[in-house]
Parts: sequence; C-alpha cells; structure tokens
Amino acid sequence: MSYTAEHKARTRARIVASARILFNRSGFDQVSIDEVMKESGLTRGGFYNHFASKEALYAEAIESFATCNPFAVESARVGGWPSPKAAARRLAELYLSDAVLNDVDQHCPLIALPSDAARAGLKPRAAYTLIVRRMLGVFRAAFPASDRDASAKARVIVNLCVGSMVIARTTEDPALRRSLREAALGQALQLLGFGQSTHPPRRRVATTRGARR
Amino acid sequence: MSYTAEHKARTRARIVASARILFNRSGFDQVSIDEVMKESGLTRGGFYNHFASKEALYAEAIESFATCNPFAVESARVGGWPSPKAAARRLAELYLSDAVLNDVDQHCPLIALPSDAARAGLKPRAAYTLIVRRMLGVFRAAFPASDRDASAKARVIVNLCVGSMVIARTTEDPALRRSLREAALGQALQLLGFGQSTHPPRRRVATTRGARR
DNA sequence: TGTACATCAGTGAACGCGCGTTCACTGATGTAC
DNA sequence: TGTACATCAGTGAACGCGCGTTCACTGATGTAC
Repeated sequence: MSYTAEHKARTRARIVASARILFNRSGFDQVSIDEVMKESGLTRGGFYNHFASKEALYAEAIESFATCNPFAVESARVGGWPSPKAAARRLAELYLSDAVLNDVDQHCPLIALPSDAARAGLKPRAAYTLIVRRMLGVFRAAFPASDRDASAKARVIVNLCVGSMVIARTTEDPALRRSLREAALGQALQLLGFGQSTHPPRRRVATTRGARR
Repeated sequence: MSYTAEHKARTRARIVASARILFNRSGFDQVSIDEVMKESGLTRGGFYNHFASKEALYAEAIESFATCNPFAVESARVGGWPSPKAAARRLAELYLSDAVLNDVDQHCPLIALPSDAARAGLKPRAAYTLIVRRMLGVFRAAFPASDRDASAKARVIVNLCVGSMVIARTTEDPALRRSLREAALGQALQLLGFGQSTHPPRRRVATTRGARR
C-alpha cells in the first residue's frame, strides 16, 4: 500500500509551509514551483501529486496563516489572554512591532501580498477575507456589548494596522516607517481604552521579546 | 534631423501613461512590454529607444501619479481649495470614494501595487515614499501650527486611507469593503475636526460627482 | 522653392531563458500470504 | 518471520509558451544647400 496517508499529509503540509514563506518574501509570480519544492526537500515533478495548480497552492498558503501567525503562536504559548481587551492590545502591538516588520517570512498576507491577492482568483481572496474577519473579531471583542461604536472602532484599528504596515514595507525611509506605525499604535491603544493623552510620550513601537533575528 | 525632441517626449509620455494604467490594473509581472507598447499605438521594438528597462518604466509610471491623480486633477479644475482644511477633507473623501475604488485605472500606486513596490528597486520605492509624503503634507496642513498632534493625526489619516483601500481591493465582500472605508472616513473626518458624534449616522462613503463610469 | 541627405523613432523577427505543467519511470513502503 | 507483490510518492527529463531584450532594417522627418 505504498506510503501512509499521514506521510502524504505531512509532505503536503511541508510544501504549504515553504510556500507561505517564499510567497511572503517574493510574491506569487517571483516564486517558482521548483523553488517551493526544493525548499521542501523535494523535486519539481512531485508537486502535482499534491496540488492542482500553483494558484491552488497559493490559496492554501494564505489560509495557513490563520493558524501559523505570531499572535496565534504566542496565544498558544501563554495559554490564552487574561481578557479580550488584553488580547486586542497584544494583537495590535504584535502586528505593528519592529520584530514582525523585520521578519518578512512571518508577515500577514494582508501586508505581504495585497496586490497579488487583489488580482488572484476566488479562493485566495476568500482566504484574505477570512483573515480580515478574524482580526475584526479580536478587536471587536475588546469592547463591551453595549458599546454601539465597537464595530466601527474595530474597523478603524484594522485599517490602521494594515495601512501602516503596508506603507512600512513599501518605503525605505526609517523615520517614516517608524512614525506611521507609532501613530497607528497610539490611536489604536487609545480607541481600545488604554488611555494616553492625545499627545503620547515618545514611545517605541512594541517589539516581541527576543524575536529579533 | 529626423523627428523633433518634442515628438519623442510626447511618445514617451504616452508610454508612461499606458504603463501607469496597465500596471495598476494587473501588476508589474503580469503586464508585458508588448502590451504597454500596443496600448500606446506602437510596437515592441521601440521600447528601448525610450527606457533602459521595464523597471525604469515602472518607476516613472509611479512617479507620474504624483501629477495625474484625481485629487490633483480636481484641484486644477476648481482652481484650488478654499482652505487647507477643506483640501484635506476632499482628499480623504476622494481617496476613499466608491468612484475611485471602482476605477482601478486611477488608483493610487500605494493601494494598487503595494507588494510589487515593496520588492522593487530603489527608484520605484523612492517614488512611493514621495507619494506618502505628499499625502502627509496635505493632511498636516489642515491643522494649525500650534497643534502638537498635527503630525500624528496626519499619519493616522494616511494609514486609514491606505489600509481600508488595500483591504477593499483584496476582499470580495461588499459589506466589508464598504464598512471598513466608512469607518476610515468617519475617523479621518473626526480627526480633521469635522465633528460627528463618535456614533455617526449611516452615511455612504463619498463619491465623486459624475465620475462613475 | 526644390532636392539630396543624414538622422533616428519605430518596426518586426529572432534569441535565450525561465517557468508551469506533463509524463514515463523508479523505488520505498505496507500488505497478503 | 519471510517473501512476492501492488501501490503511489517522488524523480527528472521534456514540452511549449511567453516575455525581456537585441538587432538589422525602414521610412518619415528636418536640414543644408
């Protein structure tokens, strides 16, 4: 009966993991199937035993971010957050952190691949939408059910996270990269109720402990 | 003496204009030089009379947005804005409008090509940075010089504009596309001092009069 | 004004390369006996 | 336990296509006389 189903599933997962990182780094068009397979310790020809096409792999790579992201990883490590509000704060801090910005391999597809995604097929776009909904959910949960503006605030925070990181990836100017993210984090924390005066003290964008490579 | 320099410059400008639209629509990799030249009424071979490489054209296409954008066009048409504050408001409204969202050809490179740009060479990235600075300048000018938070507010607004439009291009869900942009505009207008309660009435995202195609 | 000429914007064929995909084959593995 | 066998994950060569770039050529244009 040749190999076990589990063996095949493990190989497949390895390919998806390699793809997620390589696509993040270089974009859909710039990554060849050859590279993905090599990165997975395999050769070109085997690819179509696992996926129908390159685009199918792309959709799966995006989906896989839903479980393999710094927030989910940290959440599992610390065994959950003390409160929805604390979770929301940590998500904003992590999303906008220097550590994540500097580790392109781990980027959220929303900031690593936005224009690829906008032109991709249905499945990749659905995977993106799912990620947006997840983020909205975390931020939304930080507000009491009675807060009629909770959804609007959550949307503002998602916009801030994605916008400032997209620009940070795009520009070379370190001051611009930093100041835009600081402004985003300041506004997000204020909306979440971690009061700061409207004129916050110079604060560095939060970093993940020891995650610098 | 063959053709005039002016003739050559006009042809070159035509190529840049075609490139800006085609790159916006389909991304750097998906657009061939053949297509750009055909769109300009020319043939493949002539391209290298005008540009050193495809990437050189890309940088110029992005730069050209600084002058050919809906805000600059409208500004020229109405002969400037009554005040910096009015200009800032109009920029936010235009940037986030349905009309612009639905007219991909006219999109800001920041939302049309962010991941291409992030991986491009120095010149394209510098062109992006310039666009960010221009936007920041318009929003910054809306606040009095005495406002110590002016820069931070301007940064927040830029983040909101870019973030919500990037997501809108990415997702298929019309409610998500709309609600994120509405939240962005609401927050931006509030920061600009166009008071709304924190719980704004249902308002549609602004559209440009008659710009629907 | 008219003509010969030099220039060079524009043409279109060709080159070379990389990549997505296909395919005939191999050999490691689990199973039947 | 040992052996023969069937399966199919994985291999690597090959195919076909598109694209960036090059190049020899053409012909429209402006200029010199």
